[in-house]
Amino acid sequence: MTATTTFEVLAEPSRRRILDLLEPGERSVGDLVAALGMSQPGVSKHLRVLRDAGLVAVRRDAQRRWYSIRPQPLAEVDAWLAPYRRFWAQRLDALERHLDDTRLDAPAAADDRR
Amino acid sequence: MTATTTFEVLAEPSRRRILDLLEPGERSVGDLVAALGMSQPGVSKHLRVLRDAGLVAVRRDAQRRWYSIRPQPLAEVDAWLAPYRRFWAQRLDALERHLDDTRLDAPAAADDRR
DNA sequence: GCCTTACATGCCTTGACAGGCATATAACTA
DNA sequence: TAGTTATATGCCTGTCAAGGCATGTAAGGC
Repeated sequence: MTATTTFEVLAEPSRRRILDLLEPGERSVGDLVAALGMSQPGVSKHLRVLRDAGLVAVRRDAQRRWYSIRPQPLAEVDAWLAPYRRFWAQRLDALERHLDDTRLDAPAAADDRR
Repeated sequence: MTATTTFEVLAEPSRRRILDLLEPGERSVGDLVAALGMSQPGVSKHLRVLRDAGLVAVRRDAQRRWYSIRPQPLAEVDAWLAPYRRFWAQRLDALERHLDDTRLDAPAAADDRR
């Protein structure tokens, strides 16, 4: 109950990996454990932190729990970043084109990450 | 020398405040100390971390050192955020319009931040 | 009702980091 | 050269978080 900020939560590499794994869609805890190569309690604790920070949501299905992304805190990070964006926005580089891409299409079907 | 990632560096509130203070332009250490209400050694240590992470640059002028923003690591955070942006990009909300604004004009003349 | 599956929580240890104070360093001033 | 300003580093302490193991809990299967 340390009122953790989104940045503190994202500071942990394993937690960023979890988000990366959840980005394409829902995953069960067992799924994440297998993908992360970490102990199940370890993963559960990270999920707890992510939950408390509002970064993920849970859906129960029998014994299984399906985790998914809750984007709002990430949008806030995005907003914090906004004032700094002017530093690199003037250069029409690959990053900016990437931003354009992600803006135009939502589904992102053929998206292969991590 | 713990090979700190940008996210770990940003996890510290004081360091984010330092970046916020540097966003409009260069500042001396004394300036930052006054603005942050923290001990001078404390500020210097945070600046050290920010320097090592490539988030700020220093310019020497006599005894004074002027710190400024180095945007590249922040751009990388922006890039990491990109895949998640689809979660809120479909809603044409205020945030997205803000993104468009920062994209269209570089100077950011009539831009009132913080 | 009992065993198994799927997660969560508690306890413990270790490591890292923030912050304070004292002190070193570097440059300017008289 | 001695003193002052401006900043950096070292040392010490308290706090806190990550990760492992053991155990609790909830739902299904038999």
